[in-house]
Amino acid sequence: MAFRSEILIKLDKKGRVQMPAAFRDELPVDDRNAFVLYHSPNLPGVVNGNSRHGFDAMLDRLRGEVLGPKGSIKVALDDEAFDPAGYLSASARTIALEPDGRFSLPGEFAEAIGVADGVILAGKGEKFQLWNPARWQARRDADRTRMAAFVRGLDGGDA
Amino acid sequence: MAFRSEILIKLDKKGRVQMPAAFRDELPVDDRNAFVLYHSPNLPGVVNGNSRHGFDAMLDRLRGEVLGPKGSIKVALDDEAFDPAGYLSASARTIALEPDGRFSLPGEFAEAIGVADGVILAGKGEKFQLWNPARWQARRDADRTRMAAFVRGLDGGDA
DNA sequence: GCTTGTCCCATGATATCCCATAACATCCCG
DNA sequence: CGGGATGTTATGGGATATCATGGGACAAGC
Repeated sequence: MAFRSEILIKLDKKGRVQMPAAFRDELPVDDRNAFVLYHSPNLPGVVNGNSRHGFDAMLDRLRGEVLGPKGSIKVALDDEAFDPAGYLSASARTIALEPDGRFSLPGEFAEAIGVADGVILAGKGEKFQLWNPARWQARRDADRTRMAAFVRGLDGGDA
Repeated sequence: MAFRSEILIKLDKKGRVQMPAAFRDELPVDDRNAFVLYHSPNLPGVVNGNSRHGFDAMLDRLRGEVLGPKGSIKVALDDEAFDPAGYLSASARTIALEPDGRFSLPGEFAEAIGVADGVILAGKGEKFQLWNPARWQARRDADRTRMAAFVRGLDGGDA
């Protein structure tokens, strides 16, 4: 399971978005009629997506690495402490996929992205992202420079 | 079973609350006409909710992990010792869901939340919570900052 | 009798289902 | 290997179901 490629998808006047076939094929075969969207935890305007299983696995990893094995019951009871997994759960929504592979983008996400006529669906490997096309373009251009610098810096490591 | 998303639900003048479809779908298929509400054990003003099965499972885990394997029989007999699971049971109530998915919020919970016209239903993964909208907003804003700091701190772990 | 809590009906908004189509990709068969 | 047949993808739109909400009717309980 690895989401790749970037695709520009139009929104119709009902607010529906076509899940690219390339992404749909990456969803677990036994759970292809729903997935999860959630707000980026630290980058406003970006919405992340993943399969239900992928999202849950991330939360489990989060809970497991941060707290010890005995932490689970504490997190379940302690409502006062900050719980990263709980925070993400509240910012997430399970999205049903129509039989033809479309889904209706909830208003809260459409607003967060600042979407008008289209959205960029960008594969990020373990997850994918929804971007405002213009903002994605800008981010991509910036990252191109950073990537080149990063690659240039790599040989310095063993030199 | 994982409760996600946050939804603002209005209370009508009868004190009824609509269980969001997203949450209803997470209840066990064989037990969808009732669930459990219970006061937060350590955060005043917050009410937790779960399926009957989910709530019972939490109590079992509590008894099992906190007390030893011999804990169950001891708890059954020892009325003098403090019993966390028993404490939670007393603060909990089984709530019936009407056929159309609504339930009437008992006065004790409405008072605890400090509810007026609406309540926030927030998914926390294994459970969900009822909040006063204004207090939820404040908590959410604080958590957003904490989340960003948390993410920032992650790469520092192996650096 | 009057409150309290179910049950049922009504409604606007939204979401979902289903059918349709144009562009493109893939397949197959001679 | 060419070209028609078939399938899939992304899009559009009408019909229908569901959701969240409001309110009346009825039975039970103090």
